[in-house]
Amino acid sequence: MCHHCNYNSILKTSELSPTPNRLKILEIVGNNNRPLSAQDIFETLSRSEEINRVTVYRILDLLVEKGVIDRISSGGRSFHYGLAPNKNHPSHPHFYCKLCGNLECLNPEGVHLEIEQIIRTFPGVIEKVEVRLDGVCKICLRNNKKFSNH
Amino acid sequence: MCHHCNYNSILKTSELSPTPNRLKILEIVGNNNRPLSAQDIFETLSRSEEINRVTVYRILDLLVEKGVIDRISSGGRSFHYGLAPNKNHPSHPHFYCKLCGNLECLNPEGVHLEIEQIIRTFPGVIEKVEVRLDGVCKICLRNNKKFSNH
DNA sequence: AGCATTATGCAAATGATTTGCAAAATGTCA
DNA sequence: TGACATTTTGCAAATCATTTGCATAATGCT
Ligand SMILES: [Mn+2]
Ligand SMILES: [Mn+2]
Ligand SMILES: [Zn+2]
Ligand SMILES: [Zn+2]
Repeated sequence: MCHHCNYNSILKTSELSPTPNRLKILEIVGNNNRPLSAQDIFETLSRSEEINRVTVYRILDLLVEKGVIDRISSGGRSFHYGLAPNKNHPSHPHFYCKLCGNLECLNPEGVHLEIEQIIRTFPGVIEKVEVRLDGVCKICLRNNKKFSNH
Repeated sequence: MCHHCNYNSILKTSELSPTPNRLKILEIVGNNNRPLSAQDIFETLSRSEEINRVTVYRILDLLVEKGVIDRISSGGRSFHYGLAPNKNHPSHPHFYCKLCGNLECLNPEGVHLEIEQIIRTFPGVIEKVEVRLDGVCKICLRNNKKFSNH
């Protein structure tokens, strides 16, 4: 969720012309407090615009390619998308609820990750680090007594 | 890769009868040095046995459900499977190569992860933590000069 | 306006996984 | 052992997310 970003200028500095669709998709991704699936984004956008699902996929691919957004794997079958980390938005872990399928952003303070050693010694190129916790979210926990223990 | 595990008894203590197919699939997963996709496992098994792909999926689901193996998300579209962490096999991060699609196990020493705070404060149930590094592996790096910088 | 480039839509294809249902294998017990 | 229940497997088809091919529309540039 960002109130500081000028999405228009982000697109321009990323070599992407700020077309209405790109701008709207970037806004949807950026103004949300959790990473959204392509389907989520398509549905949200469809409420106000006429747009094809494939266009959404293509724009998401573009934004990922240019490093504007991150493709985040959930514990399920679909990818989710969130703003790529930058000075305003530090990289942070996510939580995936296996019951409702929602992915939520976690506070970066809550998890400490040290990867210096691996970065020094790894013989390939490391471009991205993903930390994901899986389990049952607060809401599903309330609705599903059987998961309260264990 | 495990030389200490008795897969047969692992199955039994997990309330699963040790059928030949279950045993073979668990051996393939357990004796491999990286997490395999269902397709990998199916192909490996098919070299010696006649088995249906769906049976592989179903056995993998069972083993995941019983906590014998972990379903690990790659940076791509398919899940991979590896032995669930236990006393002999500590939990560890993985590396996904976006070019060849391979997933490899990383040394648990190379990455330090502290999640006590999130575990204390998170209002749901945390069952699993996944750390994945994405990029280009050593081999693809060698074959693909254009990735050597950047 | 004329022409090249880019963005979008639509239908169909693909890849991974899941489901439904029936047959085969295995277990139980009289 | 034979009858019956339960479990495991196979096969075909369905589902879901994503991608591709190709045609049209929109935009940018001279
Ligand atoms: Mn996030
Ligand atoms: Mn591993
Ligand atoms: Zn939930
Ligand atoms: Zn590779």
